[in-house]
Formats: sequence, C-alpha cells, structure tokens
Amino acid sequence: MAANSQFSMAVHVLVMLAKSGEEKVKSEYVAGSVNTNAVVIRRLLGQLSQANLVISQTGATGGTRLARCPKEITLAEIFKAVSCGEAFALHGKTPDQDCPIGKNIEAVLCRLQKEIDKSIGEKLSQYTLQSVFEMIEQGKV
Amino acid sequence: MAANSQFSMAVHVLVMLAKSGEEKVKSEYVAGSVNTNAVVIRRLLGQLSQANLVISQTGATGGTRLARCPKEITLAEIFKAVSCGEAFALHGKTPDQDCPIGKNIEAVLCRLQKEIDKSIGEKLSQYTLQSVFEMIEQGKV
DNA sequence: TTGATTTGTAATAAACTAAGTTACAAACAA
DNA sequence: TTGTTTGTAACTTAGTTTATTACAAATCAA
Repeated sequence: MAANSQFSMAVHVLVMLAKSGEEKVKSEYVAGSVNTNAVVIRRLLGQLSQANLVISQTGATGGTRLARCPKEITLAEIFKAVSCGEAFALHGKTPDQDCPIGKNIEAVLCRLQKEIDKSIGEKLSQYTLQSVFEMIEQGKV
Repeated sequence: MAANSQFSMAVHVLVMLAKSGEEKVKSEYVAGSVNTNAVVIRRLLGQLSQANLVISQTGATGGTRLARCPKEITLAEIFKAVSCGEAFALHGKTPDQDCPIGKNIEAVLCRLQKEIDKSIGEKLSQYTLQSVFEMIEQGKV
C-alpha cells in the first residue's frame, strides 16, 4: 500500500465538493465515500487548501467547499497540488563521476524527467473538474 | 530510497553497452559506473533480456551486449521493459460503492491513467538509445 | 577433467514511503 | 459554556526498493 494514490483521492474529494456546490462538506463524510480515515482526508484537504483549490472552516458548522468554480479547476492543478513523485526517479546514489557516462547521464535524465512532467501536465490540462464530474455523473467511461 | 530508479539505471546500463558495441560487458564493471551492487545490475539486465534488448552469456568469458543497434532501441521500450509504476496510483481501498461518485470514479481514473501512460510513451518514443548516447558523449544537455 | 570466472537467482536485511490510527489543541456556532 | 469540526503531531502498520550475501549453473582455458 506504498503506492501514492493521493491524486486519485484528491480528484475524488474535489468531485464530492463540486457536487455539493456552496454547501460545506465534512471530512468525515468524504472519508466514507473514499473509504479511508477522516484524518487522511483532512491532510489532503490541507494541501488543496494551500493550493487555493478549497476553503475550509473549523468549528461546529465547519467543513470544506471549493474555492473556485469546477470549470476553472484543471486536473493539472490538482496533480501539482498533491506533490506526487515524478514518472521515474533519478539515481539513488550518484554515479561514478570518473566515468564519462556516469558523469553526464544525470543531467540528461533530469531534462528528460522535466519533459515528461510537462507532457503529463499538458494531458491533465485537457480536463477540468467539471468535465470529470460530468463523466462520473453520467456513468460514462 | 524507496523511489523507483530502475528506468534511470536501465538507461545508464544500456548506454554503457552501446558504447562497448559488440564487446561483452561484465555486470561488475557496469555496477562501478552506476555506483551500485552488481546483483542489482544483473537483476536489471534480466528484465532487459526478457524484453529482448540485451543478450547475456554466463561463464568465464561471459557478459552482456546489446541485442540490437542503439538506433533501433527507443526509451519507450526501455521504460516498458523495467516495469515502473504509473504516474499515479488508483485508490488503495475500493471506494464506497453505494455512493454514486465512489461507484464510478475508479473507471474514470483508470482511463485517465492509461491516457497519461500513452503520453509518456509517445514522449519517450522520440528518443533512441543512440540519441541519448550522443547527448551524453557530447556533454550536451 | 579441473579450476577459475561470470551470470542467474534466492533469501534476507535495511531504508524509505504511504496510509491508518489515536489524541488533542484551536476555532467556532448555538 | 458546550458540542462539533478542523488542523496537526505522533506513532503504527504495511508495502516497495535497493543492498548484500550466498550459491548453483554455465562456460572456457589449461
């Protein structure tokens, strides 16, 4: 269970909020749909709050709602907000710097990593929270 | 150190083999440049061998060489050979199937996951082992 | 055939990450 | 004041990746 599913959970949470509109939603309620602990949801909402995607309120009548209209939130923003890792990791230990290949390969791989990141961002920019919400509502896949 | 760097290591290994041409290379030698244990390299070579990217030979004069010309090996093939994970993981525990959103979200995310996978594949297809080798040789980034 | 060398692979340990859980302070409405 | 909810910290549990040790099987040279 060490695979990062934060993006999946984040989309789930935000779709729930999109459905509720102006109404504030409690972390406990979202946790039920996601099938996880409310604290996990609150931690996630913390990241989304920092990215200005949601607004939370403490207290007896507290809860969370979207900070913006679902049409104005793209999946790329969500992906960025919950810092998932890269598509692949660079070397754990730095390669042998005395080897001409070991010396230069990291820079090449790093550039490649950024290019892929950009590709993912472009793909995810094609979807808004609204469009995902509609796909789910209509049961269309 | 639980981040998957197999792709980075695989590219490193294959560039080393590309440089050696027809000459067989020993796992111990590659391990030195990658700065890791030879067994880690052999495990990696096992995956690359199954993907028909390299050919290994046991015995006193054994070692590994490329199965094909570096111009005919793309980074997409390498990425596929070392099964790195997806860009993001689906829900760890299945969402509440009684919730209309929980019920449908997995299918939508799964399709999205595949689309991103395709994007990554397309980007990586733009590079051959030869082109990466040249970038590294020339120290160009 | 014998001995040296290398790959292939199993088994285990060590380090790290994500997720689950408990606990409690702070905020807030009634 | 009282009850409810968020925000966090601390800790546990489980899973993954890499490192390491050990050894069988393959191969070649003398």
